[in-house]
Amino acid sequence: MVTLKDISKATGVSVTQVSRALGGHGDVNAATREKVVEAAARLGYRPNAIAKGLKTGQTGFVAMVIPSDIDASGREIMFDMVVGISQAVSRHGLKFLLHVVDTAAQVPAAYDLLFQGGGIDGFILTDLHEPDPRVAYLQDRNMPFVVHGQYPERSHAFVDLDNFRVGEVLAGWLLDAGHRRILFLNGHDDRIYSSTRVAGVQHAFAVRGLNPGALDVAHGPMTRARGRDAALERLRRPDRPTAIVAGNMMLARGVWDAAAECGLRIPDDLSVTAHDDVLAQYPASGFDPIPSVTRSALPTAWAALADTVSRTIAGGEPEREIELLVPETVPGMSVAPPPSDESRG
Amino acid sequence: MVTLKDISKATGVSVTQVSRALGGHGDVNAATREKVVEAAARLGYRPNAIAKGLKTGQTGFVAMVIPSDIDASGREIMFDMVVGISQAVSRHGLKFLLHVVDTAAQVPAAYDLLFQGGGIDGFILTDLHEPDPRVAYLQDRNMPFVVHGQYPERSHAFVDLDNFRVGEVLAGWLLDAGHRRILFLNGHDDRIYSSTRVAGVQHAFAVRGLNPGALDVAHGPMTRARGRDAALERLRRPDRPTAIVAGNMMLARGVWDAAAECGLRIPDDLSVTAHDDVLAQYPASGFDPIPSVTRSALPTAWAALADTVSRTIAGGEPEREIELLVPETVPGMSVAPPPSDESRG
DNA sequence: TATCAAATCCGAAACGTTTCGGGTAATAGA
DNA sequence: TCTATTACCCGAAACGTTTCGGATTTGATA
Repeated sequence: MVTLKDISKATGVSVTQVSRALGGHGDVNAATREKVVEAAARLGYRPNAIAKGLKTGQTGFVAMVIPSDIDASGREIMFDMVVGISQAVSRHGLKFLLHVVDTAAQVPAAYDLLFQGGGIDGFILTDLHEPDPRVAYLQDRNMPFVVHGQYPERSHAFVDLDNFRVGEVLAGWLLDAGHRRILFLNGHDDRIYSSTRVAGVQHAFAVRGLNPGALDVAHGPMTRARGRDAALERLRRPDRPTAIVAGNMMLARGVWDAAAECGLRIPDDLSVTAHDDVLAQYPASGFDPIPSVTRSALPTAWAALADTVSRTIAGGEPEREIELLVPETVPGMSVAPPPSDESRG
Repeated sequence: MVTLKDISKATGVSVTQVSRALGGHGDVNAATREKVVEAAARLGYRPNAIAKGLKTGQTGFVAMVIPSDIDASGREIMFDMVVGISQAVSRHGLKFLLHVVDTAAQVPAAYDLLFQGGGIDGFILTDLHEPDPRVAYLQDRNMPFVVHGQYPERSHAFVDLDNFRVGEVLAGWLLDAGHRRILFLNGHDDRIYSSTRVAGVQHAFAVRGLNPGALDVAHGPMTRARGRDAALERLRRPDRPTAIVAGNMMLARGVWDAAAECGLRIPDDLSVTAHDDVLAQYPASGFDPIPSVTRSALPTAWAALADTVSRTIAGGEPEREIELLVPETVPGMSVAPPPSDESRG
């Protein structure tokens, strides 16, 4: 292994100056710097990450701890997320560490293990629950972390989609077309994004002077099968909803399935809006008609997450490092006025 | 952060002895050790992983580099693999590092980046191709690594399923029942396990004095859809196979689909054997009739991988650290003699 | 009592880096 | 000529750990 000392010997420049030259600090003559850089390249020098870490207290590792007992709907996208975040983090010259524990209860202990050993610069958290002990735990111990999602207090660094706006837009389209009996196929009820979206939907009712009494929110896993089942159950009722908001494209696909089974045409008999995460697994193509969606690429969020974690580690103030992503609104052909016999109901 | 020096001050024992006492070395009085251990616990001492790493040259990090451009069938199980390996590695007190690069071509550069920085003790490789540049690359540079799968030379540490035996058993059952026209639904043709299984199947023919001329090997992704399509195409030929070997349970499911579509009963009209990886995603339940399988839990292989990497890092000789897992053979009800009108064909 | 071995201990160096606190030489200004 | 400033440089300390080599104490033996 070639060290600074080797370069020092080879060039006759002191270790101090070699370090400065390579580190890009001032205080070193241009000619000297060039000589050092050349020698480093020639000898194949690579800085020793451990030694640097010992001195600076930073290792360039960003960790994410996940429990292995997540449910199937979480698994589906978890791999894309892990891959996406890992890639984004790599692009910042940081290294991504995935630590898997058996159950969610073991997560905090894993934070201790990784952080106190001194090997980790910061953590990334996703899939916030309500309440979620992880945030307070990390804040109490002064460990740097960034969250995908947010706590209402916003006292931590985070990146999040504007879920309030998602709910507002998706419901707004339907309300403006005249729908009142609306079904909202949402995610798990203990997820913060779920309740935020509900708030957005309710706000859409409120600003139009409408009572959201006829809003039916169905919480659960965001899968095609659940979307179909939940939609089917409602569509078979006499006072069936005339419109459905689907939380993601898989739920939307389930809605299309259910409509087909009931013989309902979209949008003539049933209007649908949905949120599109732009994931390869959840393609927005192949729908007929083209759905009206809010769109925000999850990979964009992951990249933003990496930006934020990089800045936070570098010493940014956590409360300042926040980013709220605004979804695109992409009207399609899946919204129409409610069928006349229904709108009177 | 509490260090050895703090414990030294608190106990009046030298840093040297504190280190030895905690490290479990001899050369330290029982009473002293007890005093030190007590103080360490009381002060909440946690060894600094970076400092230890600087001195010992080991960090406890095991890395896996994967390209993000793997195909869909690979993705399906990749997450389970990553989780399984990460968990297994954690249990050995090692930490798992996942590094994602864009394309397979960038993998070796990532090895350099991670290893030369001095932060990584060893690598885990999976999904071996033929040829695979990674093995030679790592061997040339003397980086410790363990492979899930094996190169024929066996000059490296590895854990692998005995795929030869898998092919031998699955084909043997069918041959012994009298089948001759056999379709083997295999994995991608550039994967080493695929060719090893083919060799096993051919060996099953050979030991019975049979010519494997009527063996039809179909290579491709190991998905349900591909299993169905490939099986269907063959089953509709006049000289259709009377038996099928499925490389995993998803392919098997596709075969069941195809048989149903063709109106063929299993095992009366069509015999099937398969290999079961015992993955939650690829359940072996819900088949009628119960298939005859070779069975080897992939999670077991991942655990063995962690054992092996742990020993290799600790200084084991790579060539010695090998483990060939023997599959269980679990006969079911999916094999019968070929239908009489077919067996003459 | 002198000698030796075993048990126990400790100082100091080392791992490779960064950085603090000067130091020297050249130049500019008085 | 003297002083102040600038540009460049270097030694040494420090991060927290492990470990080499030797020192000290103890107890037994001659």
